Amino acid sequence: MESQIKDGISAAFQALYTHDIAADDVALQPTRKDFEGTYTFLTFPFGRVSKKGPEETGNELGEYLKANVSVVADYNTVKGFLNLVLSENSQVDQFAAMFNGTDIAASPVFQVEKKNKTVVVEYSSPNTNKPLHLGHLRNISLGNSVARILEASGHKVVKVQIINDRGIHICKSMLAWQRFGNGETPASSGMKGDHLVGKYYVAFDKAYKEEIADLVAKGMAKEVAEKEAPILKAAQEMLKKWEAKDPEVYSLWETMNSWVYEGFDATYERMGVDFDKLYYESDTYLIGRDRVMEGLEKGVFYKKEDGSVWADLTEEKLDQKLLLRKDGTSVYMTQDIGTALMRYDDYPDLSQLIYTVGNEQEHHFRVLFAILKRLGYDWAEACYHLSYGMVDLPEGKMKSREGTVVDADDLMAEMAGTAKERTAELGKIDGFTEEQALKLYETLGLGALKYFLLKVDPRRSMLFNPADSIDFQGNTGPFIQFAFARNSAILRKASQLGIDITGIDYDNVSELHETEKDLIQAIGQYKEKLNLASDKYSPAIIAQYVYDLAKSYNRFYTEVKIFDEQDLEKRKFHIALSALTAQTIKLCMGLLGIDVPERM
RNA sequence: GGCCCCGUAGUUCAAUGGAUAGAAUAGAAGUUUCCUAAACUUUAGAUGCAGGUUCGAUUCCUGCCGGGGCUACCA
Repeated sequence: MESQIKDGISAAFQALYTHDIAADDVALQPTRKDFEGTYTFLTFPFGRVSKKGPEETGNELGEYLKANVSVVADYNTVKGFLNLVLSENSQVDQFAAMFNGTDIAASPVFQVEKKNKTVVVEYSSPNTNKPLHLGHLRNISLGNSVARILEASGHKVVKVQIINDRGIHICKSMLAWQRFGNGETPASSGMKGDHLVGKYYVAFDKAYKEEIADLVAKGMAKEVAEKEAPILKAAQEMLKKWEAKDPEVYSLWETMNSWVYEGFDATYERMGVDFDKLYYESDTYLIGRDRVMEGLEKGVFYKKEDGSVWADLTEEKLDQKLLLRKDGTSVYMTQDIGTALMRYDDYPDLSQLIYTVGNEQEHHFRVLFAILKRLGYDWAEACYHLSYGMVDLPEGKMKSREGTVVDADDLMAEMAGTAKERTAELGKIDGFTEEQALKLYETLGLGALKYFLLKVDPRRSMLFNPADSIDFQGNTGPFIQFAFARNSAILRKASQLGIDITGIDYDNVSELHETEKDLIQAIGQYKEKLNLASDKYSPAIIAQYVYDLAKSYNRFYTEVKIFDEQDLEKRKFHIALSALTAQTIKLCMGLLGIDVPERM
């Protein structure tokens, strides 16, 4: 349909002005709601070609299209905007092409080309010393959604995370557990493993602060005390033992990490996300070190007098970056070099490596990509930092030290709890089994949460107001889920009445209501708007789209009153339109990683 | 200081350089014999400031003002 119009415009330029413009280069945009038409073509840029004013050019083109392109029923020109009105038949035809009664994803309209290269998407990537928080939830929702979108676009996708399982922060938790833990385990305490370990991380910090205060009271300068506190020294000592693989320390490290992983797994499962491969920093930091040494031999890096190794990136305006300390140990950057190289070894056909990491690390990734390029890896160009803004709270920033973090597990439980309250108030779960009801609360609570996090442009900082997020009205996940549930109800009803929507006689579907046209148009623009064929990945755009669709649907639902219709063909058509809407909603929500309930 | 990102209704978010800057929410007024009212309809309300580029600027450029981030031999 669209291509017919583009071809027509191309031909019109040739016929009217003997001007060549390729059909692919013709830019059409959806007509704004306040004007009549489906597609709009801008004539402003072509005054030079037509040697006429924009409005007259529009009229001439419109006249040509009306006469020569069958789907164009009429046109109107407002200034330089040529609005094309499509014939009603063509809209029904468009609908028939999209609707095959069963699965929209299988419809030829929505097919995308399979690509045979691999895209690696990294997300989540937590530290193993404390549980996940709200910031991780934004990261996880975003990364997982991007992975789903890329997969739907035909890419082979590998979801990975790098687990920051080594370093002084882990030793702090371990040390505190040794001193204050009395052998407490997740089983003995009933605590989730990651929360238990997080508790000892906090305990360390408390003890550390007390020691500093003591030392200061004894007359030591604060800066000195911060470095000399015995418990910190002990943690540093422990890190050395860990690096030397001291059996006792190493075994404690393995045990406590396993607790944390169990906890993380439970959180991931509740979030509905998973990973294809895990990378551990305890593996990658050594590889990074080796590769840096190779780079040093090749003269890509240089050594300072004290023995430390650096990359000189002044040419790239990124200054100098330390890669190995004078004692030969790795820094964060060294590990990330190792991780990147491991991934390339694991997936030599990778076409893109996406890092879902907060925007406070933009500088870090700029440096990392520059170093990879220096090392001679072409695929450094294929690395992409999917950067996102911080999640702020109404009271201000989240700070773990001040106890203002919103815990991921607590938040998910709270969302499901609110869904339960609201649902009970409305008496919506009559006839549900206990199990079905629990599943619904979970679907709604998590849908609300994920949608809230995804609808904002990733690069922006966003404000998370728990009260608003739990609002189940307006531009929210539950609103969209509700639109889906209503569609499903219509299909159930149709099925009860024995209406078979696969056999629609489209020729007998005459006049379309405005809201029906809106819906058909909205669904028809799906592919274009979501850009599945290109490599753009924006959950925010999908969220906006599916919300618009749900809204159109609800209006349709209210105005059309499907089952009042006497005409059977028209009734079938309406039901089919509902089915198509439902499938499109499900598909979009699937791209966001959000489940939709059949009933609610 | 230098570099990066962001400033849009009271609030939370939109807007490939295009039409009268869209939604949602809070406010005001309505809609239920009906297939799911967690819905729908109507109404009021915004581009930080000053220049520039052009047919046209929320968008691109410059300066200023305001907010955030980065600028570790922490991870």
